[in-house]
Amino acid sequence: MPLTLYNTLTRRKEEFKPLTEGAVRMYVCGPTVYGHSHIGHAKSYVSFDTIVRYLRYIGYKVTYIQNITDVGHLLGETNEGEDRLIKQGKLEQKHPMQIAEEYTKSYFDDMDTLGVVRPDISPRATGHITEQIEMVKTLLEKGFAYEVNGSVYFDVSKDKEYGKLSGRSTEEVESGTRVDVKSEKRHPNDFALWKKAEPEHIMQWQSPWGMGFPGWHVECSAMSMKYLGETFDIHGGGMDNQFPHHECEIAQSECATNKPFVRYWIHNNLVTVNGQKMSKSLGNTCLLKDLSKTYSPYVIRFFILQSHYRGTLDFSESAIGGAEKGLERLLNTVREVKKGLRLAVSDSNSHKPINLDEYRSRFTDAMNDDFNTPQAIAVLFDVSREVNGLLAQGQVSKETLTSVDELFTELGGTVLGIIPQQLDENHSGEENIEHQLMQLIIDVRAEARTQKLWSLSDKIRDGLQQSGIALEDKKDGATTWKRVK
RNA sequence: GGCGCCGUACCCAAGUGGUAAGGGAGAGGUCUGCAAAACCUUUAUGCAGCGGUUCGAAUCCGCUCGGCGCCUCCA
Repeated sequence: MPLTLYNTLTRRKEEFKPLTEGAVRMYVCGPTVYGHSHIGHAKSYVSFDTIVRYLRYIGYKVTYIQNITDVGHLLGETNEGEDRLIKQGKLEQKHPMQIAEEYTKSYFDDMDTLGVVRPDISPRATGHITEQIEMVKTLLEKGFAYEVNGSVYFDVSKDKEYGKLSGRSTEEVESGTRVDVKSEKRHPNDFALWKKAEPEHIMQWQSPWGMGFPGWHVECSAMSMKYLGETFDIHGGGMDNQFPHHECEIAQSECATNKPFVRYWIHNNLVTVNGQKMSKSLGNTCLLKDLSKTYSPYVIRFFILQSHYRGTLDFSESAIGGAEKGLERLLNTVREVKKGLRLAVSDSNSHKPINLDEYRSRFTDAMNDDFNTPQAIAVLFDVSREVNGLLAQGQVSKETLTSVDELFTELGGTVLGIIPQQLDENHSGEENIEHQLMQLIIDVRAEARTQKLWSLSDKIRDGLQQSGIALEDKKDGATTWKRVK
């Protein structure tokens, strides 16, 4: 099955064919850095990260660009709204650039924790003012924009195709838009390319139209085309950005170049919390820094990838708790496989083979079908069940274990990022003091058990449980330990 | 008001024309001093409801009910 993906532009699943054979040029709208990242950011960027990882896994050379918005993203009505970073700066009594710096770092910290592979380029809007001005000049020259009192607006009426992404006609948009009587725009749906800055506005640059700052939409067009060319393969972002942000990007880009802007538009759906939309105004945002106090980043990733990127993800304690147990089940198998690899002395004569190629192809079929990660994960659980069964019967050879380990590392680790490279094993780092102490405790308890001092051995086990360490007595008499929450 | 999405077991969640994946929770069993883990068995004659198309529908069409999103800041 060839790779197919749902293209918002055509509202269909389409076979993916990049412009250049073997290479993919991809752009995803990054965060506006004025606050810490929340579970919604995680869903978005983990989803796109998994897409990038998978594209690379199947052999594409991917150039992945994700911007950092540090200027021009206004609150509320485009004309009156305050710049988010300036507002946050006033709140924290810091320069907007300091806000940008701090929250950019915070964003990357959170994403690194989640195992999100860094984009190849993370361009900042403030670092590309020249490119944005050039684009606005082009649009003015071609007659798609007009200047009013030091600000430049895109003239939506000049673009016949405006609305093709979100499926709205300009009339429809107009009827639903609050009309600002004081607006200097010719039409309510025209949008700002360049805004005149009042003298007290901290973020402003010299332009042909006087001191000002770029509109929010223009940064993505200018920066994506600078690094990926006038037409590129994939543009992604959250569904909430489909309109107006992406619609405006298409309009200004295609009018400026007279070429198709993007071939495949991918939009990921949003996170709800207990069935309700998560938003700043409702105050139910769930910050990653808080969430990761309770859950491992792998659990968060697993939780996200267990639902499809185009579906909403409902966050609740019970849902992520269930995910935590599910992932633990998968990781248990991986641990057992690694342990079996270390202990297996020679190949058993009675071992049963596993058809790993079939699992592999089921996995890629799932991923090729619009990145169906829930189904891909289900395949890993199927592998897990079969392997567990064979391990329990001792019917698995070292070669098979090696292949199974590779499969988990590749599909669960490299592609999905839900299986850690270094599993927390009691055999790793045998030189460290923690391991030595644990071994001592286990030995003492074993002695107690030999003497059938059950209350003493249970006291040790219960005590360790309280401290977040679980003991498991295996059939062969050995006792293993692992951390639990 | 306009545009769009969704409704699958106790919960989460795939499947979009060929007879219901996977995970959690529950029940029974194997193993164990007891646990835990693991394994086996089990839990939707049915996919919001009602009609229609079809040899055949959760899947396509129509209507009804219910939930949600965008249009205004958000990934």
